[in-house]
Amino acid sequence: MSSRDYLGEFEHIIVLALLRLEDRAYGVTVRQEIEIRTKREVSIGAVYATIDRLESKGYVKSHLGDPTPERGGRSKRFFRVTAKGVAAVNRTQRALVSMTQGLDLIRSYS
Amino acid sequence: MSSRDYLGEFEHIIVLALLRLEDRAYGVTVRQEIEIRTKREVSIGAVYATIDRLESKGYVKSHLGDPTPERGGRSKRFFRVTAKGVAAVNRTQRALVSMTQGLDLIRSYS
DNA sequence: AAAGATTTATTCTATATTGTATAGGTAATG
DNA sequence: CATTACCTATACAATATAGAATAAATCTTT
Repeated sequence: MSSRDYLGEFEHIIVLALLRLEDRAYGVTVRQEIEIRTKREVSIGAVYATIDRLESKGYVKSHLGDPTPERGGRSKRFFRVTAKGVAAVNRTQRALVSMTQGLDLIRSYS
Repeated sequence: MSSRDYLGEFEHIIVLALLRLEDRAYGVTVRQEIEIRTKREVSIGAVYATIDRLESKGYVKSHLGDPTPERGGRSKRFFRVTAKGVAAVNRTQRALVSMTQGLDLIRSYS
Protein backbone atom coordinates (compact mmCIF):
# COMPACT_ATOMS: atom_id res chain seq x y z
CA MET A 1 0.00 0.00 0.00
CA SER A 2 1.52 3.31 -1.08
CA SER A 3 1.25 6.62 0.70
CA ARG A 4 -1.03 7.66 -2.05
CA ASP A 5 -3.68 5.32 -0.77
CA TYR A 6 -4.67 7.97 1.70
CA LEU A 7 -7.34 10.38 0.65
CA GLY A 8 -6.39 14.00 0.17
CA GLU A 9 -8.07 16.55 2.38
CA PHE A 10 -10.79 17.48 -0.06
CA GLU A 11 -11.17 13.96 -1.37
CA HIS A 12 -11.83 12.91 2.18
CA ILE A 13 -14.57 15.50 2.59
CA ILE A 14 -16.11 14.52 -0.73
CA VAL A 15 -16.22 10.82 0.10
CA LEU A 16 -17.85 11.56 3.44
CA ALA A 17 -20.45 13.66 1.65
CA LEU A 18 -21.19 10.83 -0.77
CA LEU A 19 -21.58 8.38 2.08
CA ARG A 20 -24.01 10.65 3.88
CA LEU A 21 -26.07 11.35 0.81
CA GLU A 22 -26.38 7.69 -0.15
CA ASP A 23 -28.53 7.45 -3.25
CA ARG A 24 -29.14 11.19 -3.46
CA ALA A 25 -25.53 12.06 -4.23
CA TYR A 26 -24.92 14.07 -7.38
CA GLY A 27 -22.93 17.21 -8.11
CA VAL A 28 -25.32 19.75 -6.69
CA THR A 29 -26.25 17.89 -3.52
CA VAL A 30 -22.64 17.03 -2.79
CA ARG A 31 -21.70 20.64 -2.96
CA GLN A 32 -24.65 21.62 -0.77
CA GLU A 33 -23.95 19.00 1.83
CA ILE A 34 -20.40 20.20 2.24
CA GLU A 35 -21.31 23.86 2.33
CA ILE A 36 -24.07 23.33 4.84
CA ARG A 37 -22.14 21.12 7.21
CA THR A 38 -18.76 22.80 7.08
CA LYS A 39 -19.65 26.38 6.09
CA ARG A 40 -16.92 26.05 3.52
CA GLU A 41 -17.52 27.48 0.08
CA VAL A 42 -17.05 24.94 -2.63
CA SER A 43 -16.97 25.51 -6.37
CA ILE A 44 -18.91 23.02 -8.41
CA GLY A 45 -15.94 22.46 -10.70
CA ALA A 46 -13.85 21.40 -7.73
CA VAL A 47 -16.48 18.86 -6.79
CA TYR A 48 -16.60 17.24 -10.19
CA ALA A 49 -12.86 17.29 -10.74
CA THR A 50 -12.28 15.61 -7.42
CA ILE A 51 -14.98 13.02 -7.91
CA ASP A 52 -13.60 12.22 -11.34
CA ARG A 53 -10.25 11.52 -9.80
CA LEU A 54 -11.79 9.36 -7.13
CA GLU A 55 -13.64 7.48 -9.81
CA SER A 56 -10.50 6.86 -11.81
CA LYS A 57 -8.95 5.37 -8.69
CA GLY A 58 -11.92 3.10 -8.25
CA TYR A 59 -13.11 4.71 -5.03
CA VAL A 60 -16.35 5.95 -6.56
CA LYS A 61 -18.71 4.74 -9.28
CA SER A 62 -21.23 6.84 -11.14
CA HIS A 63 -24.36 6.21 -13.15
CA LEU A 64 -26.69 8.42 -15.06
CA GLY A 65 -30.20 8.85 -13.64
CA ASP A 66 -33.40 9.61 -15.51
CA PRO A 67 -34.42 13.15 -16.36
CA THR A 68 -36.91 14.65 -13.91
CA PRO A 69 -40.03 16.55 -14.94
CA GLU A 70 -38.97 20.00 -13.84
CA ARG A 71 -37.60 22.92 -15.66
CA GLY A 72 -33.98 22.16 -16.44
CA GLY A 73 -34.45 18.68 -15.05
CA ARG A 74 -31.85 17.00 -17.15
CA SER A 75 -30.57 13.70 -15.92
CA LYS A 76 -28.18 13.67 -13.03
CA ARG A 77 -24.97 11.77 -12.64
CA PHE A 78 -25.27 9.91 -9.35
CA PHE A 79 -22.31 8.77 -7.37
CA ARG A 80 -21.68 6.07 -4.86
CA VAL A 81 -18.62 5.05 -2.91
CA THR A 82 -17.22 1.61 -3.69
CA ALA A 83 -15.98 -0.89 -1.12
CA LYS A 84 -12.49 0.16 -2.09
CA GLY A 85 -13.49 3.75 -1.40
CA VAL A 86 -14.83 2.87 2.02
CA ALA A 87 -11.58 1.10 2.77
CA ALA A 88 -9.68 4.23 1.78
CA VAL A 89 -11.70 6.50 4.09
CA ASN A 90 -11.24 4.09 6.91
CA ARG A 91 -7.53 3.93 6.33
CA THR A 92 -7.33 7.70 6.22
CA GLN A 93 -9.42 8.18 9.32
CA ARG A 94 -7.60 5.49 11.21
CA ALA A 95 -4.32 7.28 10.60
CA LEU A 96 -5.74 10.54 11.86
CA VAL A 97 -7.26 8.94 14.89
CA SER A 98 -4.03 7.22 15.81
CA MET A 99 -2.18 10.51 15.54
CA THR A 100 -4.82 12.29 17.57
CA GLN A 101 -5.09 9.81 20.46
CA GLY A 102 -4.25 11.48 23.71
CA LEU A 103 -4.14 15.02 22.39
CA ASP A 104 -6.76 17.39 23.62
CA LEU A 105 -7.88 19.35 20.65
CA ILE A 106 -11.56 19.69 19.99
CA ARG A 107 -13.63 17.48 22.22
CA SER A 108 -15.66 15.68 19.58
CA TYR A 109 -12.62 14.02 18.13
CA SER A 110 -11.89 11.06 20.33
CA MET B 1 -11.09 32.51 5.75
CA SER B 2 -10.10 30.86 2.49
CA SER B 3 -10.42 27.18 1.65
CA ARG B 4 -6.70 27.00 1.93
CA ASP B 5 -6.94 27.56 5.63
CA TYR B 6 -7.55 23.86 5.96
CA LEU B 7 -4.53 21.68 6.44
CA GLY B 8 -3.68 19.27 3.67
CA GLU B 9 -3.76 15.59 4.52
CA PHE B 10 -0.08 15.25 5.25
CA GLU B 11 0.16 18.68 6.82
CA HIS B 12 -2.52 17.53 9.21
CA ILE B 13 -0.57 14.43 10.16
CA ILE B 14 2.60 16.45 10.61
CA VAL B 15 1.00 19.00 12.89
CA LEU B 16 -0.45 16.24 15.03
CA ALA B 17 2.99 14.68 15.28
CA LEU B 18 4.50 17.98 16.37
CA LEU B 19 1.83 18.43 19.01
CA ARG B 20 2.44 14.96 20.41
CA LEU B 21 6.19 15.34 20.49
CA GLU B 22 6.11 18.70 22.22
CA ASP B 23 9.69 19.83 22.79
CA ARG B 24 11.21 16.72 21.27
CA ALA B 25 10.00 17.46 17.76
CA TYR B 26 12.62 17.59 15.05
CA GLY B 27 12.93 15.97 11.62
CA VAL B 28 13.86 12.49 12.71
CA THR B 29 11.43 12.13 15.61
CA VAL B 30 8.59 13.53 13.55
CA ARG B 31 9.17 10.95 10.90
CA GLN B 32 9.43 8.19 13.51
CA GLU B 33 6.30 9.21 15.32
CA ILE B 34 4.30 9.08 12.13
CA GLU B 35 5.76 5.78 11.00
CA ILE B 36 5.22 4.15 14.35
CA ARG B 37 1.68 5.33 14.91
CA THR B 38 0.34 5.00 11.39
CA LYS B 39 2.58 2.31 9.87
CA ARG B 40 2.93 4.68 6.96
CA GLU B 41 6.32 5.06 5.34
CA VAL B 42 7.45 8.64 5.26
CA SER B 43 10.44 10.07 3.45
CA ILE B 44 12.46 12.54 5.40
CA GLY B 45 12.40 15.00 2.52
CA ALA B 46 8.61 15.01 2.64
CA VAL B 47 8.70 15.83 6.33
CA TYR B 48 10.95 18.84 5.94
CA ALA B 49 9.25 20.14 2.83
CA THR B 50 5.90 20.02 4.55
CA ILE B 51 7.12 21.60 7.76
CA ASP B 52 8.76 24.37 5.78
CA ARG B 53 5.46 25.10 4.14
CA LEU B 54 3.70 25.09 7.48
CA GLU B 55 6.31 27.44 8.83
CA SER B 56 5.91 29.86 5.96
CA LYS B 57 2.21 29.98 6.72
CA GLY B 58 2.93 30.74 10.35
CA TYR B 59 1.54 27.46 11.65
CA VAL B 60 4.91 26.29 12.94
CA LYS B 61 8.02 27.92 14.34
CA SER B 62 11.48 26.43 14.50
CA HIS B 63 14.67 27.04 16.45
CA LEU B 64 18.09 25.49 16.34
CA GLY B 65 19.15 23.39 19.34
CA ASP B 66 22.64 22.75 20.61
CA PRO B 67 24.77 19.94 19.24
CA THR B 68 24.68 16.81 21.38
CA PRO B 69 27.81 14.91 22.44
CA GLU B 70 27.23 11.80 20.37
CA ARG B 71 28.55 10.64 17.11
CA GLY B 72 26.89 12.62 14.35
CA GLY B 73 25.18 14.73 16.98
CA ARG B 74 24.91 17.88 14.97
CA SER B 75 22.39 20.39 16.18
CA LYS B 76 18.75 19.75 15.54
CA ARG B 77 16.10 22.07 14.26
CA PHE B 78 13.23 21.84 16.71
CA PHE B 79 9.67 22.66 15.78
CA ARG B 80 6.61 23.77 17.63
CA VAL B 81 3.08 24.51 16.54
CA THR B 82 1.94 28.10 16.93
CA ALA B 83 -1.45 29.21 18.21
CA LYS B 84 -2.38 29.87 14.62
CA GLY B 85 -1.35 26.32 13.82
CA VAL B 86 -3.51 24.91 16.58
CA ALA B 87 -6.42 26.93 15.25
CA ALA B 88 -5.83 25.43 11.81
CA VAL B 89 -5.86 21.83 13.07
CA ASN B 90 -9.00 22.51 14.99
CA ARG B 91 -10.68 24.01 11.96
CA THR B 92 -9.64 21.06 9.85
CA GLN B 93 -10.75 18.49 12.38
CA ARG B 94 -14.02 20.26 13.01
CA ALA B 95 -14.86 20.06 9.32
CA LEU B 96 -14.09 16.35 9.25
CA VAL B 97 -16.05 15.69 12.37
CA SER B 98 -19.08 17.51 11.05
CA MET B 99 -18.94 15.50 7.86
CA THR B 100 -18.51 12.27 9.78
CA GLN B 101 -21.31 12.73 12.34
CA GLY B 102 -23.83 9.94 12.07
CA LEU B 103 -21.84 7.79 9.70
CA ASP B 104 -20.63 4.49 11.01
CA LEU B 105 -17.13 4.11 9.76
CA ILE B 106 -14.48 3.15 12.23
CA ARG B 107 -15.70 3.20 15.79
CA SER B 108 -13.08 5.44 17.32
CA TYR B 109 -14.17 8.37 15.22
CA SER B 110 -17.15 9.88 16.97
C1' DA C 1 46.38 16.32 16.05
C1' DA C 2 44.87 15.86 11.28
C1' DA C 3 42.62 12.96 7.69
C1' DG C 4 39.24 10.23 6.51
C1' DA C 5 35.27 7.27 7.76
C1' DT C 6 30.91 7.23 9.88
C1' DT C 7 26.75 9.00 11.82
C1' DT C 8 22.91 12.16 12.46
C1' DA C 9 20.69 15.67 10.52
C1' DT C 10 19.13 19.14 7.17
C1' DT C 11 18.64 21.28 2.47
C1' DC C 12 17.87 21.20 -2.43
C1' DT C 13 15.66 19.94 -6.40
C1' DA C 14 12.55 17.74 -9.33
C1' DT C 15 8.19 15.63 -10.31
C1' DA C 16 3.53 13.72 -9.50
C1' DT C 17 -0.81 14.43 -7.41
C1' DT C 18 -4.42 17.16 -5.45
C1' DG C 19 -7.11 21.44 -4.92
C1' DT C 20 -9.62 25.12 -7.03
C1' DA C 21 -11.95 28.41 -10.06
C1' DT C 22 -13.94 29.76 -14.34
C1' DA C 23 -15.81 29.34 -18.63
C1' DG C 24 -18.35 26.79 -21.69
C1' DG C 25 -21.44 23.05 -23.15
C1' DT C 26 -25.77 19.92 -22.83
C1' DA C 27 -30.38 18.47 -22.00
C1' DA C 28 -34.48 19.42 -19.95
C1' DT C 29 -39.01 22.57 -19.56
C1' DG C 30 -41.78 26.94 -20.11
C1' DC D 1 -35.81 30.27 -28.04
C1' DA D 2 -35.19 31.63 -23.21
C1' DT D 3 -34.29 29.76 -18.96
C1' DT D 4 -32.97 26.38 -15.74
C1' DA D 5 -30.26 22.57 -13.72
C1' DC D 6 -26.53 20.10 -14.46
C1' DC D 7 -22.19 18.52 -16.31
C1' DT D 8 -17.42 18.94 -18.80
C1' DA D 9 -13.05 20.97 -20.02
C1' DT D 10 -9.19 23.32 -18.94
C1' DA D 11 -5.79 25.72 -16.68
C1' DC D 12 -3.16 26.89 -12.85
C1' DA D 13 -1.81 26.89 -7.86
C1' DA D 14 -0.73 24.28 -3.87
C1' DT D 15 0.48 20.01 -1.74
C1' DA D 16 2.86 15.51 -1.51
C1' DT D 17 6.85 12.80 -2.15
C1' DA D 18 11.38 10.86 -3.13
C1' DG D 19 16.20 10.99 -3.53
C1' DA D 20 20.59 13.08 -3.88
C1' DA D 21 23.49 16.45 -2.08
C1' DT D 22 25.32 18.91 1.76
C1' DA D 23 26.54 19.84 6.62
C1' DA D 24 28.15 19.23 11.19
C1' DA D 25 29.29 16.33 14.54
C1' DT D 26 32.28 12.24 16.52
C1' DC D 27 35.40 8.23 16.00
C1' DT D 28 39.51 5.89 14.30
C1' DT D 29 43.78 5.58 12.81
C1' DT D 30 48.16 7.01 12.08
